[in-house]
Amino acid sequence: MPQSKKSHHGQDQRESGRQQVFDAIRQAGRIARIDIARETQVSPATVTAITSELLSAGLISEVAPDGEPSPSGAKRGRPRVALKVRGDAYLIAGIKVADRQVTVLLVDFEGRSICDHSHPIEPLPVAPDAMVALIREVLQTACQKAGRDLSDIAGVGLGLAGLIDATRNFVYWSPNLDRRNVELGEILDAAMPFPFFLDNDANLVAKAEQLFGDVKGTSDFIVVTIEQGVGMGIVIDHQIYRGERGCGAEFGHTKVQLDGALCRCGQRGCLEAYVGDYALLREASIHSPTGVITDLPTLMTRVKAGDPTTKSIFDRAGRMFAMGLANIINFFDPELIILSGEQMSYNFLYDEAVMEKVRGSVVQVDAPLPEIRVHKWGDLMWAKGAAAYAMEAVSARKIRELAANHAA
Amino acid sequence: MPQSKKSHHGQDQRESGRQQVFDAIRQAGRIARIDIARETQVSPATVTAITSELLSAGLISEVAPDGEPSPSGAKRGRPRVALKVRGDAYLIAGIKVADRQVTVLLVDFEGRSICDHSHPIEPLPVAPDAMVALIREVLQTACQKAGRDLSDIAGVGLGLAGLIDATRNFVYWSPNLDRRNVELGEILDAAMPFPFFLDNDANLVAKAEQLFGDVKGTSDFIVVTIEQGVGMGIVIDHQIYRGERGCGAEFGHTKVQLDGALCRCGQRGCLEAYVGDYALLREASIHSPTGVITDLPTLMTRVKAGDPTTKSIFDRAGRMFAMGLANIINFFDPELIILSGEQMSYNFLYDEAVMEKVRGSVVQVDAPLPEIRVHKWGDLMWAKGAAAYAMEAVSARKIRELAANHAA
DNA sequence: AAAAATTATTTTTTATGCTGAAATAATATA
DNA sequence: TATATTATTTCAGCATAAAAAATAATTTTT
Repeated sequence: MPQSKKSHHGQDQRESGRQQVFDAIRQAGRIARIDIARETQVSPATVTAITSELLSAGLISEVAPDGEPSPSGAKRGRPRVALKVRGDAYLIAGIKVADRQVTVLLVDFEGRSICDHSHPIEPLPVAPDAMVALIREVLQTACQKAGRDLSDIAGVGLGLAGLIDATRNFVYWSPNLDRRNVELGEILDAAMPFPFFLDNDANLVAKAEQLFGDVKGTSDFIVVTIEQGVGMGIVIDHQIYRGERGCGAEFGHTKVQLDGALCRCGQRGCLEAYVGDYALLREASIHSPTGVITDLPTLMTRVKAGDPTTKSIFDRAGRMFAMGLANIINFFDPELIILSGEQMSYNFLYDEAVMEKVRGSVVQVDAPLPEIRVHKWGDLMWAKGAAAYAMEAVSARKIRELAANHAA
Repeated sequence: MPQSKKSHHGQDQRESGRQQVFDAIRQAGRIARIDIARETQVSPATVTAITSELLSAGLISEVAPDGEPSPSGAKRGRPRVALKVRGDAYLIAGIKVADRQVTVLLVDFEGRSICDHSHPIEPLPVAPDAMVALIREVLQTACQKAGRDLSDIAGVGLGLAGLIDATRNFVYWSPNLDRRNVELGEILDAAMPFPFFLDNDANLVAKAEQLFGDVKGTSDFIVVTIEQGVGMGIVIDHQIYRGERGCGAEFGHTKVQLDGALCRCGQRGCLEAYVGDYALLREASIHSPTGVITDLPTLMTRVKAGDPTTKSIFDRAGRMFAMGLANIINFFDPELIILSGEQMSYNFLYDEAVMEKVRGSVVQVDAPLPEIRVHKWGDLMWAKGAAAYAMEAVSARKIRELAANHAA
């Protein structure tokens, strides 16, 4: 059928080559031309041509040869000269808006952190204008800290909880906004002189893993985020899969029980309604002699003290979570699943009992199960993911511009 | 990152152009060069070049101009001459191995049915050799019917229930084979002088929809098959998504109930264990005063007669199915879901009550829900899907050969 | 009926990008 | 110092695609 594939003609073709080479360089950190050629299947001659363009555009730089032996094991011959992304080419920001704080991270074009900053907020929805003001403020503060100016920023990635259509920078709904269906991207773009790139926060964790994590090169993997709610990022063929309306991957609201527990989304039987913080607290409170419990650590203490009722709450959450994970595998059969949560306290979601349950709920074939890795990191990683997303978007833009200038 | 994308050099680029043009022709049925150019974004000059290659290779043919007015509304000017796939270029077979019969369909290269043939079998697993013999036999018979010779066949698509790795033509498990992990593709290729292309049968229904259905052009959709079991085919960006080991999309074995009903796969809580034929009969039999019930029509009769217990069985199945569908939407957010079942008797899986339940279980955004269509067709459609798969594979092969010859 | 207008297709020309081969550069080793 | 080795660059040639021009096949107008 009529593929969406672009014509390979002229600029397009070269543009894709440039992208490919640039990605290979960013991916590798530092890499010699000859290795780029090997990895990308582009001839050395073309790599020379493209890299010299990228060099003169200031996007990459050569790296002074260190004394290290050539990675190819060669002992003599002309030494390879490594290339790397030019860190000071552009200043990029990533922002994660969480429940109680906004975290901003400034990175250079290599992805190295320059400075970060957190700003506490009330966990209340605000008007879009207030959100924009807030974002401007945290960016301003971060820039100040770093001794840079707001206008130095080349692009900002913004991660929000909720339902986001990343292709349109559109917010269907977010717990942080007081209304639905906000053209937040447009408002932000109008308010500040650099482009914003919005996405669901779980997708951004996937981006962070892809650009900075140890999954490099992996073409298909799935990230499950465990925070207040449960989110998901799907990477298929190196790309984030978002669905038609941009609101797929709603793992937290897949149903694990017919007419089950009430979820904060108003529906019943959502996974979140069994494993989210509030779900655990809700159950525990009913059983508590001392009244309502509002924090998870108290609960954890009880479990460690051997309280069987509290333990049963966590056990059920674990079993439900296992069911959800198994469904991911049954649907997607990915290479790798990364569980990304902030706190150790979530151990109960990936202990051996849960994994055993997963193994027993997955379609059985004589091929190894997808690997399941656990990464524990906090808001800063989310902000880093947002920055990664912006880095990618900005470099794509710059390279496209390069092609356009070249044509002119 | 290092994309898997091939170098654009020489043959590769042209090959992709050829594929694109050929696909556009097959897709459209009959289409003029100028329209191919428009649809594929390839210049008219290139379309002329490519089509003349395809013409001289015998893959397509010009179609005598009918008196119809030009579809562009043009009343004068040189009339466009339509191109179409040359039906008699190759003979293709599609085979569906079902529980109680094997269905084979011969089609020409345009996808037009030449003849079909069904062969009853015992619903018992057989040895791979016996399966190969059976397949040879049905192909032979079909060819005889059509007045063709076995050796005329250019490729065979084969759809099996079970866990198939289509990329390797490998069968992890199938209810029709008496052992696991069979290199069935290799055995078949060795036994007959044309290539076989194996796939899970639900994927083939997706293929059939893609090539022959009214979803043409749709880039992302999902097919749910309701037969003995419940299957699924996922189309993402025009391609069937299969997962890492080739055994994703196991919708029937996603879990809808923690430690729920026992499934024939040995696990508990699978969707199939609530909506499959055997699941319904199992429940009904317990309640039946007249002993074990073995057929669905009996059950349907009871419902129509107003038996509340039997009705409750169907109702629960419907609710469970709705939950499963909602999960598909929550995970994938597709453009379109096609429910493909053989019998009217399955109405209870897509009546208004079920759809209402789906709507209430899907993450709520102010954008229209994916369309859900119901297609009722039987084994012949499955065989047609198998044939479609083979057609695609064979034409890809022939076009690749064309490129190779051209180079020489 | 001839000329003009219109549309589709083909041919010709032009430009681009990629690669292989050759040349050059930069090092280690003999 | 010469030689071997490896990396990178230069260069010539080729393939492809698109733009422009030419041609073909019609209908409409004169």
